[in-house]
Formats: sequence, structure tokens, C-alpha cells
Amino acid sequence: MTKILQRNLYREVADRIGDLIEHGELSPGERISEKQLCEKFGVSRTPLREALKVLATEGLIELLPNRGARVVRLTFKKVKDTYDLMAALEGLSGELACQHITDKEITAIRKLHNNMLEHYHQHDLKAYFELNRQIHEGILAASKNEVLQEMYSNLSQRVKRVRYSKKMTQAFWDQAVKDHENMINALEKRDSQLLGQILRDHLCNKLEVATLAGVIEDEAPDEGHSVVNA
Amino acid sequence: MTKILQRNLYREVADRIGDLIEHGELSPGERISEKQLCEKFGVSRTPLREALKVLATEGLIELLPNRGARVVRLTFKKVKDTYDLMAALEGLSGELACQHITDKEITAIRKLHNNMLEHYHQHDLKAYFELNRQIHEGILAASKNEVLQEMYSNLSQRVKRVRYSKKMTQAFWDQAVKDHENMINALEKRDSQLLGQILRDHLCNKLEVATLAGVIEDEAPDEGHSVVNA
DNA sequence: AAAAGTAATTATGAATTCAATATTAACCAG
DNA sequence: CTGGTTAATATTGAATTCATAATTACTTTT
Repeated sequence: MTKILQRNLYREVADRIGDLIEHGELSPGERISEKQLCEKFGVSRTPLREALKVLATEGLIELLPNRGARVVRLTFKKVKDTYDLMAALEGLSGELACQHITDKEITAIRKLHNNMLEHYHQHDLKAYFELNRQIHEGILAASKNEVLQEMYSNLSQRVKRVRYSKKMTQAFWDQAVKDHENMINALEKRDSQLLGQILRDHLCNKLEVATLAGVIEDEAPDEGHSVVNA
Repeated sequence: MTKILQRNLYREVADRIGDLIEHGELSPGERISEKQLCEKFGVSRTPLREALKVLATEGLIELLPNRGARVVRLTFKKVKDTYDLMAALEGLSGELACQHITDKEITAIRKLHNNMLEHYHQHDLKAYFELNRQIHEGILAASKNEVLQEMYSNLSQRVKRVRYSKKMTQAFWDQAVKDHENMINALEKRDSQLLGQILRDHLCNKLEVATLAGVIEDEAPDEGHSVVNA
């Protein structure tokens, strides 16, 4: 049962702006010019402004009344908070997955896992990360909780642009693989509590947060006052 | 440091539509007429349509391309999924609160708790619920995690309209109060793990889900095809 | 009378236009 | 020059207009 994908112009525009933010083509704190983006995308201001409103509720940009939109500045605290949340959601996904996962799904994830192990042994970090992502996504899907999946993917979106964990020490990597081994085992035993615990503690997040401490510039409060949607 | 409240027209409209949904003045599955709402609120279609887009990303309504907006149908599963998520978030809020709460905040919550106990002894359910809400909100605030607070309040919004847990047996009530006693104790001892556990298991959610089983009409799949934002 | 097809109506999607606010530039006094 | 005031410009906020798709009503046909 594949869902029909809704393609509104505003959604299209929102996604493309999201990409621009993710790839750093729109800088944090930088004012987003409506006119400029309209020309870039070849759309009028109406769908563009709708997209901005959506992106604001998704937490990617902020709207300052009468002063335009700007990309949210990712402070270290904000990223840390987001990761804390994601860890909790991953934990929940693990618990629920154990309750709802089918044998077929377990087989598929085991397969991904074995595949990932190969890349690990070949030191192919990029391929490893991709499989790693697919495994976590698979568990999330197996939770059969769509609200959870939606929330998680939103949070993931928000921090994507700093998610380039370049330096990964061998020790960290070894530990991550061990975690994954335990995860699969817990999943096959359908041990909710255990899998939940492993995923909550899985160092993937913690590692990234740790390395991020250096990456993120926590500079002077800002230009533009602190404003919040109400 | 009180934040400046942003009052855009679209946000205002979105909130008012949210109220209509919460109070059942817009029925689930019912098509939302733009023109009608424009007249009701005295605004043009532009801000109204912006509001609809925002409400869709907030999960309160669905937009069917070229076929308008309708209020999301709350199936039992959807509500159950949402409560599972909220329980996990409450658990996290408890853990974080223990780490970050100030003595002053603890005192304030203890005060709310004592106040709540009085209403409990006087069998004033309404006042009890209000204090109950304030306590949970206080813990959430004490977590000092704004992303968490934002997510929680969004989830809460989604299920508000079925949150009228009218029948509350004395046994349930007694247990809830005991839970709360334990919560406050854990908080004062700053026992993260314990408070997290209590909040995750707190029957408030489970109770409501249980009673809801009867309240929600899980009817025929629907008119209008299953469409999802992409 | 029922079904199918077509025209008329209505609603939505998006661009344009108008109004209000903020930003920049120009000007002047100290 | 520097600081402040006012005018000019540009940008955002919201209403209107135009275009397109869906729904309804009405024929027409069997």
C-alpha cells in the first residue's frame, strides 16, 4: 500500500529551501530575501511565503514580523537538546519495534546489518553510514508508529546540516558496531526493554554531540531580537 | 527574560481554527470551506490558506491537493501512538528535570502538589486536573529543553479534542495521586532514572487511552484517499 | 428511469496588486 | 566628522484577481 505523494508547489519550495539550508547555501542568521528566492525558483511570492511559514513551524527558520525570515542559528545547546530528544525517540522506537516487528522485517534488518559489517571491515565509512541509517530507519518503521516516525524525521531535518561527523575514531567505530550487534540480538529476541536501552545509550548521538562541540559557533547573542511563535 | 510574542495574522487564524477543531465545531473528516472561514474571521484567503498549511504540518488537518482541507480523523491507533510518544517525552522530561531543576522550582512544584492534594480530598476533579496539568508543565519547563517542550505541546494539541476523560474511578484517582507523591519525592531526591520511570508509567495517559477506546469512532476507511505530505 | 456525458458553477492554486512597515539614503545641526 | 531627523526606497503583509481543477446540475441517450 504505497501512499500517494502530495506535490503542492509550496511543499516543493519548502523542500528546496530545506536543501539550501542543509547544504549551507543559506547561512544561519542570514536574512532570507523573498524576492531573491522567488526568482531562483521561478515562483511567485504566494507559494514561497507559504513555504516559509511551514519551515518555521518545522523549526528550520524563524519569522520576525515585518522583518522577514532567517535560518535558525544552531547553538550547541539547541543541538544537544535535539539529540537528547532523538535518543529518547530511538529508545521508544526500539521498544515498539520489538512488539510489532515481523519475522520478515527482522530478516531484512539482519541482512542490512551483515552488509554494514562488510563495509566496516573494508573501512568504507560512507557506505557504513548509509547502511547504519537504513537500519535505524528500519527499526523506526517496524515500530509501526507513524507519529513517532514523523517527529523523528522532523528532528533529524533540523540538525542535518551539522551532521557531518567527519572524524570517527576507530575505538568509537568499534563500539558502535558492538552496539549494533547487541541491537540485532535484542531485536531477534524481541527484548523491548533491552533494545530500548541500547538505542537510548547508543553512542552514535553522543559521539556526534561530542564532536560537534567544536564545530558549532556559539557566538554573540545575535542581531535581531529573540522572537517566538505564539 | 520574557519573550516577545509574535502575532502574525496567519498564526492568529491558525490558533482560532485550532480552537474550532478542539471544541468540535469543525468535525473530523469534514471539508473545511475556505470562503466560510474567511467570512467568519473577516480575513482574506491569503492568511487563511497560510494558516491551513501550518495546521497541516502541525498534524491537525490534512490537505488534499485541489480538494481542500479537512480535519484529521483521530483513529484509536493514532491516539494510542500519540500517547505512547507523549509518555516517552514525559519520561525524558523527568530525567532532564532532575538534572536541571532549581531548588526554587522544586519548592514551587511541591506547592502545586499540596494544592492539588487538597482538591483531591475535596473531590474537586476539575481543579485537580488543572493543578495536575500545571505540575506536569512545571516538570517539562524544568527540563530546560525547549525542543522537547515544543514537541510535547504539539502532540498535546493533536489529541486535545478527545482529552475529556470524564469518568475517573476512585481507584484510578487514588493511584494517580500516589504516583504524584512518588514523583515529587523522586524530584526532590533528583533521582533521574526513577522520575523518568514513574512518568513513563504514570497511568494518566494509559487511563485516558483506555477510556478512549470507547469514545473514538473508528469507522470506514474514509471518503478521500490517503494522502501524505512529502 | 438509469447511466453517461456535457455544460455551468464553485472551489482551489498561484500571480498580481495594493497597503503598511522597515530599511536605507540624504540631509542638516551641532 | 558625528549624531540625529526626515525623505526615499525596498520589503513585507494582506487583499484581490486570474487560471485551473473539481463538483454539481442538467441534458441526452439508451
